[in-house]
Amino acid sequence: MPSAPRAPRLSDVAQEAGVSPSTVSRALSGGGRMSATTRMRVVEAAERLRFRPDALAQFFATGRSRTVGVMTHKAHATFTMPVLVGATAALGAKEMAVLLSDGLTREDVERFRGRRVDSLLVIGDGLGEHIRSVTADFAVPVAYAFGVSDGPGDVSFISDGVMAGRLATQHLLDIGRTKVAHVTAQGDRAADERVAGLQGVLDAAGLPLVGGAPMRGTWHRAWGVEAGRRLLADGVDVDAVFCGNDQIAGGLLEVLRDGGVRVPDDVAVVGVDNWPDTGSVDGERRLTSVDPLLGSLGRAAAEHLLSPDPAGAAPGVRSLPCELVVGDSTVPGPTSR
Amino acid sequence: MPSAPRAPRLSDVAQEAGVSPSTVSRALSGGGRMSATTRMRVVEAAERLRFRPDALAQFFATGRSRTVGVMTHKAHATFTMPVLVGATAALGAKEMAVLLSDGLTREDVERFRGRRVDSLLVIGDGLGEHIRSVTADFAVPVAYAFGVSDGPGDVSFISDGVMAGRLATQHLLDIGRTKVAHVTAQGDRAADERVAGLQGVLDAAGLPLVGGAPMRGTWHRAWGVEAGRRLLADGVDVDAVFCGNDQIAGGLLEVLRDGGVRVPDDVAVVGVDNWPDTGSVDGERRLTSVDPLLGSLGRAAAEHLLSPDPAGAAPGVRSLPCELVVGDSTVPGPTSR
DNA sequence: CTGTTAGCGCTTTCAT
DNA sequence: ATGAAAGCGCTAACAG
Repeated sequence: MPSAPRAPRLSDVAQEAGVSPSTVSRALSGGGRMSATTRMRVVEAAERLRFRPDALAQFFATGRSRTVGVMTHKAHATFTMPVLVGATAALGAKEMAVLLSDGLTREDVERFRGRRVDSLLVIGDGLGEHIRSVTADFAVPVAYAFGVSDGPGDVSFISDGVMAGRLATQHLLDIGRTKVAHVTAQGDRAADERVAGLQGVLDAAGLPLVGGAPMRGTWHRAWGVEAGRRLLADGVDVDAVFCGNDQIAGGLLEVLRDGGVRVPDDVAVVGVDNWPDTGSVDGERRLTSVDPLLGSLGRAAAEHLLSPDPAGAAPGVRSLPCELVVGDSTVPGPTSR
Repeated sequence: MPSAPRAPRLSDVAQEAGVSPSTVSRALSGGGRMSATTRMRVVEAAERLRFRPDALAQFFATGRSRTVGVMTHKAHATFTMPVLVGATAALGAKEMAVLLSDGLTREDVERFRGRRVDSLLVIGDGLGEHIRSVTADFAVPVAYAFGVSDGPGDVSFISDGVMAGRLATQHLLDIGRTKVAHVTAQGDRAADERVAGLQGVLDAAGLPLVGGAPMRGTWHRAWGVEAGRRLLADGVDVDAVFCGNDQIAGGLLEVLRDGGVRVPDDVAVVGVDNWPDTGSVDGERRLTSVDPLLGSLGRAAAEHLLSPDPAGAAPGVRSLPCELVVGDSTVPGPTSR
């Protein structure tokens, strides 16, 4: 029977190439200066032997684990998943593993430490609350995503809410609307940012916001319903409503439609979130919505952590771009596919 | 200034406890037989020093990486995410890291090998196609989730489609419906399973399926629309429709409603997927739907891989339970919250 | 520019 | 039941 085909080691390559192990290490690590011919000889020998360095030995020798600890507030939450998956995918592409902890007790911290994670990514819940900074608990770089850390020196990645407001509003103006109302939540950072974006565009266009101020309520569908009723009851003259999120938009649309308002002919509606609406019970076609590109938050945070000097980067909040997805609630389209 | 507080090592604990390093190793690994007093002395010394073994050294010494390679077909796909997150969370809870690869080229295989992953989890796309078995490419245990491997010796975890059909149908009968139609896709394993569950329940109740057979089309909303139109046009006498998924249900509901049919009073509708319907444009309340509990697939597969002898487990398909979530499309509820 | 020499911290035979 | 000692495979001073 054939002898056990032991995986080739560095020393095997060294022998094959007729050099010392350390030379092989250098040659393959791309590191220190060395003669091109030697390097080539080593590389060829390595390929001939199909050599793959033992990552475990490498980690041990260098003290780096190529693993990042990821801490979520609620990993299974609908909006958290894209962020987590985005980060995991970006890290995986760079041969970085993810160690997930849902919550961050002292024990979790110890686990991360024990595994010698190279860095830590904290994923918030996307709500208005600040994320409690845990940077001080770790010796490794920490990044925050889908929420803003309350630590002044931290770097956080969130979706650009002002841009969301701008995109939505500009789209409404682009399709010729001039009487825009805004229905959103109150006391929420995300809501306020969207309002700011909205105002900026309206101001630049010299247009007033219908009602003079946003209609503030909650993030729930029920508020959209309520707001819609008020709009109808008061006979408010609008040709477009920008809703703070898709749920509000959904409730509003239901009421408008039941009230005989044609969408988008009479009133155009745009939301924020662009969540796949497969669960829609009685859908129109598709809602026009601003996609916060949640996956990109995880990806960007991961890439930040992988950058040469994450800890040295300028602290602060990084607002990442979002994207308008046009649907039938603003532009009459072909029958839904 | 205080001397660098080097992390305590095994040898430090040994010294503190007055024993040899190997004794400490045994004591903490729970392994071989040894005097209870010695073990206790070691454990106490370890706690006193707040000793955490260096995972990297452990991995190196044992050759196990406590990392599982996860391969997805399309990680960012809506339905894949819950599976991936479920697996990642379950693994993280057991201090197992995840190395994600979206796709599985030869290079990816090499990467997994290089990192000495302890096992591999392949996540399908939930569609009918079999997953190509890669078990033979690895020396480590492999599990499949959200799809069925085409390798006869493999173990795959999927959501129980027959149960989905049973739950949905039984619920319809439970609320007093007797004239049930079924609108679903064709040429699809998942669809066929749901049909089987449906038939079982109807047969047991001595009830016929309206139309004699399921109405087969695609998984898309448009098919739900089309099927609804046919139902109305033909004046089919039904008081309940079980739809193969929520998209079909959504399209069907739209048509029924526009056609003056009251839901659920005249016709009750149930779907499958239970995807959060935040994006719903003109929602009723909430669709009654069978939740396939996708997260549990990832979790179960992960736990399988962590079990003592995954490779020794009986091969085959593990159908995991799903869950009925009652909404307003079958049971009139309070106004949507 | 390349080779020699120590480790990295834990596990694990093998003696005692 | 415990200790001594030999690695695990790679990296990184340090010499030459």
